[in-house]
Amino acid sequence: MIGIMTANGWRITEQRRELAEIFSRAEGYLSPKDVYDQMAVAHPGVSFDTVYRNLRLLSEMGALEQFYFMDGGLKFRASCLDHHHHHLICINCEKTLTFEYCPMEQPLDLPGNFKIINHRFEVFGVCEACRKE
Amino acid sequence: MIGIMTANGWRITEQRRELAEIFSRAEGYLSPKDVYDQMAVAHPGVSFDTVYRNLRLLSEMGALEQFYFMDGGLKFRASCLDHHHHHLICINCEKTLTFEYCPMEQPLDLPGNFKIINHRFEVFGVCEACRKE
DNA sequence: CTTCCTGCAAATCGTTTGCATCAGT
DNA sequence: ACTGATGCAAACGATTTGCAGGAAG
Repeated sequence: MIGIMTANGWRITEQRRELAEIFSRAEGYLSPKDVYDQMAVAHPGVSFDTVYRNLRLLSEMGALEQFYFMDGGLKFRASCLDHHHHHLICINCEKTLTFEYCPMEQPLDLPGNFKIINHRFEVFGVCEACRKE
Repeated sequence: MIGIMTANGWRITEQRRELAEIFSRAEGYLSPKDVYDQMAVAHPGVSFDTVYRNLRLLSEMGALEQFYFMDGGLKFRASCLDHHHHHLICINCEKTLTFEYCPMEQPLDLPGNFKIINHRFEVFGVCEACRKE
């Protein structure tokens, strides 16, 4: 992630280094507030807008993936850049696992003569740890 | 949709009747503002909160499906209650078509011992009409 | 006639912006 | 030193809430 930042000519500030740390440590999705709270531990005095700004920049750059949770709003996760995959997401703790199967591998018979650009496929469930509670 | 409302013991007000009209007429997703604007035509004097309130209630009741567009925010659409299906969505005009193929029909080999609850699968593209522009 | 629904206004939440200061190169 | 990044405060848009009056049953 630091690599992506320098490659795009950004300065590596304390806060950005910390951001990268946080996302490499995270197992699942983080809300802006989660990120802010974690930032504040090692780096008290950060401001919300710095968090937001960098989340947005990193998303535009492709270093972060966004996902909107119906309850909880927009959250972020370090994106895996090296291969296409989909996610299995725990609806309780939001931990995510990747899997390789993609429904678009086979040609689908879709209606209406669209030019296909993109697709999303996510599976939601409760992970083993959360099932025990 | 009116049926769902009465079945849940809600009163059928002018505004709610109009809401049902709007969604049965719509081909794609509508933002709260879209709904408000269309309401205001036949029914000037509606307030935003009435729109929001009823959108939320109808969503909780399952009469509306929500979808968060990365640009444009949360939008709504009458949900098709009689069978499971997925959507093909035009990223330009947001017109949506349904299709019957579901990747979960076959058992998938997913990691991590999750209890599967739910899934989403959407295909995005540009519809024939929008391609011509 | 009672209860629920509406419309208004104000509150709240998440996010963005303008600007002076500070830090990275 | 120069330029871009930060922190602060204030602005902003979208959504929610409290409350009095009005309409549906």
